[in-house]
Amino acid sequence: MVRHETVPSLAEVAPSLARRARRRTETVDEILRIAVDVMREEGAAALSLSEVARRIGVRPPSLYKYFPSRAAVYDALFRRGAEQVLDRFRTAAAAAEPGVEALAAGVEAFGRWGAENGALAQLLFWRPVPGFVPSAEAYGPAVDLVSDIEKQLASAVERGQLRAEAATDEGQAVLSVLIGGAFSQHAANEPDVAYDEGRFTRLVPVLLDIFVRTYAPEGDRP
Amino acid sequence: MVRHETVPSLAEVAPSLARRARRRTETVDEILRIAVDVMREEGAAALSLSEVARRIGVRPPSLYKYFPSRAAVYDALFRRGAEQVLDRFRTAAAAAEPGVEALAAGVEAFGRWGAENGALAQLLFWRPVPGFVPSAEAYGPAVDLVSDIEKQLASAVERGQLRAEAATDEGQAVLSVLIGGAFSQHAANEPDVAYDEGRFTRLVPVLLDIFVRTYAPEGDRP
DNA sequence: GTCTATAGCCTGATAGAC
DNA sequence: GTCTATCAGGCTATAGAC
Repeated sequence: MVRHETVPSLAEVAPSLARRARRRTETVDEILRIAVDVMREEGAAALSLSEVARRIGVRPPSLYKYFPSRAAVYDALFRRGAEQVLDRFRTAAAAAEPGVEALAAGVEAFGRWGAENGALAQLLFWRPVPGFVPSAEAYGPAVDLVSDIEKQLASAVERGQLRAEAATDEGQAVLSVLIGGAFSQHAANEPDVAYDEGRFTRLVPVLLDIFVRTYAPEGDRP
Repeated sequence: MVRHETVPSLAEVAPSLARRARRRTETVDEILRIAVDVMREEGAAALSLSEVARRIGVRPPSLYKYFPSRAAVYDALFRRGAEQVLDRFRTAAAAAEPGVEALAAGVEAFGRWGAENGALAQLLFWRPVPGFVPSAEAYGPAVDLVSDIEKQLASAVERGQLRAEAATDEGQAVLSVLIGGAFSQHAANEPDVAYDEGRFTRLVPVLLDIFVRTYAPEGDRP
């Protein structure tokens, strides 16, 4: 005998599941948002789940329904940061003329995100948290970003805007030193200064110009 | 009445004081040496005085006879690191032809020290320890280093090897981005790779070359 | 999914005997 | 200058009631 009157219909259960899933996502979002606040105020390595719980207004054990460990929170933060910067890079690059202009626009957006999200950026560019190593899954968007930059470099070479050398491992490493260096100096020396006012962040266009001149095709130099 | 037979002579007391001072210095040195080991193994932010005491073979309270707090240990480490890198820079620069060659030699030594002393270098270049800000006194040698680099830049300009722009704030900032960027990428991505094998540290001569070309006097570019 | 309660760790730092 | 003893607090994580 089927007790169909006690079994909720799909129409009844589906919205409830969706609501629950949405509510859960919102809570996860809130945890991560507060975690970023704590990291910014106390330092990336000083993230404490108890402090996050305190600010949200729940007890620490409740957070374990959403994340199995403190490392899992760091992992989600890493992934989220990498997704954000990838998104910014792609949006900016897509809005510009393909080639060096797209590259410059993407790198500029990249640097701006880093300066404005120092706590998250430290997690991506430095290794400030003893014992934490991002999972391969969290690394995904970061890998995509590197691959996007490679593509933009290759595109600039194809268009004759840069020498072939720019798209080699050396060119990529030089570019990452320039971007990572500007961010690092900014984050270490003047973390609270706005991007447009920073002594180092303001150099990003200059550094890009240096990169482009260095790898300019023969005969193109002034 | 002077009880001179109970008062030790200067000849008796002075060597004892000297011995005591030397012994004290040795203990301080050992504490700092072990602290660097712990930082390298556990991360710069994970330095624990208990762990240092454990490795030395004493109880934690004993360390407080040498340092008033954990922050004081970090401060001494910062100062010591800055002194070391200043010394390396000066020695290398002094052994080379004044001007861009001395600059290149100094920067090379600088980068090599950073790669070989990652834990200490992180303390100098990043802000990995929540709540720790170096004292003005610990900053001293770091300020001297910046001033030395400025002098070398000015010297290269005087000799006509670089444009005047190289010795401005922009030139200094660009140079520090290049050095700091190479170190940061190395420390974050391949901290255990030797300087000469590192993907980023190996770029230091290339980056210096880029700097020199960028600020080469008019008409000197190829 | 929230809570209470708690285990089981760790830490920095101090007081005072020897 | 070393030790024992201890304070006072933090933390992550788990068990189990509701």
